[in-house]
Amino acid sequence: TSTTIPQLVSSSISSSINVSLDQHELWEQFHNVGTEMILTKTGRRMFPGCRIRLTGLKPASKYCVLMSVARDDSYRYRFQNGEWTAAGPGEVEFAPRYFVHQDSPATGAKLMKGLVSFHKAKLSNSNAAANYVNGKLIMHSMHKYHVRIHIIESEDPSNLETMQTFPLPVTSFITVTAYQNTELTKLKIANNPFAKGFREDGARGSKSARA
Amino acid sequence: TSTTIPQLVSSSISSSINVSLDQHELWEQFHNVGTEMILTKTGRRMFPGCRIRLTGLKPASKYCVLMSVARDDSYRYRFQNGEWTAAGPGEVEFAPRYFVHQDSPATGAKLMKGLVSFHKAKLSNSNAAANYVNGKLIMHSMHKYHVRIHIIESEDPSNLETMQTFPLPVTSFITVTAYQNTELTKLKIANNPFAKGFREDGARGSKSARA
DNA sequence: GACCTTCTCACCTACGTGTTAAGC
DNA sequence: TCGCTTAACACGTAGGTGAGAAGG
Repeated sequence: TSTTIPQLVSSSISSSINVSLDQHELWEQFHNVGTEMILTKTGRRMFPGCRIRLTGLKPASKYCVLMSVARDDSYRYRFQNGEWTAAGPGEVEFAPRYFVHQDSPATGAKLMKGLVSFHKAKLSNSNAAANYVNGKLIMHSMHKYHVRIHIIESEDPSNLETMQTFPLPVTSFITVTAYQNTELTKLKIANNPFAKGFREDGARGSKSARA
Repeated sequence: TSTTIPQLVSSSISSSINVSLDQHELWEQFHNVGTEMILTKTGRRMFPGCRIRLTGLKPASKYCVLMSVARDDSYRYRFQNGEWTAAGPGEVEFAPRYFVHQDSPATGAKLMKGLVSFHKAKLSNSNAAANYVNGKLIMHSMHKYHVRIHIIESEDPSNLETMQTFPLPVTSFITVTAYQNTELTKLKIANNPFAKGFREDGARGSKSARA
């Protein structure tokens, strides 16, 4: 149906890799309130989780898909009078770590077929060997980060030459060891199934609501 | 300490691949009673589970490790008067299916480092698309099977040219949809942690036993 | 005291067990 | 009736939640 419309997009652009974040609307709800993510020694999952949809891969090529976190800025933050404000210089950044998606390497065809979920990734504030857990991302508390996705056209995830990096700005969050903003906490409880025990109303699929 | 003993084993034999079944003693207990495994539409795990130790791989080579089931014979079985007996000809065999271990492909060094567990494999009697579950092995009920392990020296599990097959005779079992032999059921309950709720005594790590 | 971190807890999700009753 | 299969169930394992108290 578009044959009468001149194609202004070059073929090289139409075949470029694209990464889109699933549940974008939910992420925006958190972003509008000010997303916080908890750090623990053994590692805590993110909520919302990072699930992405990939397009523009070569179907027959093999790829590794990685996730990492990057600092938004160099400040330390503080929650005061109901809002987050920059409060002095931040800590020196840790060396970058990558969470390699468990399906890597996989063909472009397989990766584009459905969503690629990073729900197994965990955020931690401890680098100690005693707290070792595979796939943890080490971060400083009270600092601002965002998620980045990396695509490597290779079977070897350490082959960084072909790496393309896609930042996901809407995932921007401040790391905490306990939630600061009560509005943020309400959003977590309302949407995370594992926090259903803290809901006061019977909505969202509880047994009493179904009966 | 063996320098005075002539080596009769050629280097080619000493480098051959070897597969040994973990928990061999437990498997023998079941074998002595007559192992049964339950089939369901969505798939049921095996107990005991198949965990193997690999030796003789080339440390730097990449391998795929697969599991399958094969028929012991062509009979249909029946449990009557407290024992299993062959009762007529069996069904036509299904086309062979392979459960590809989730770590495949992996280097020989990594595979030989620890145990390789196939606990995620599931046994099913339904091939229907509605009951699709990844990695199911489809079988006929009331027939006798045993587990086989396959080693492929390739990054591609469908590359069957280099496949070596290792049958595990002690895993021999009859497929059922409900357990027939009460002695067998007792062994399952006594040893499978997920069946702890059916134990009558407080042994084997229950909370009351620890306290 | 103010701020941040850690640990334990009740309460969930998710799913692996044999049992039991019903179905064919 | 008999033999076998299916689905619902209570009861485990395993682990993801924020709350709240305790610690630094």
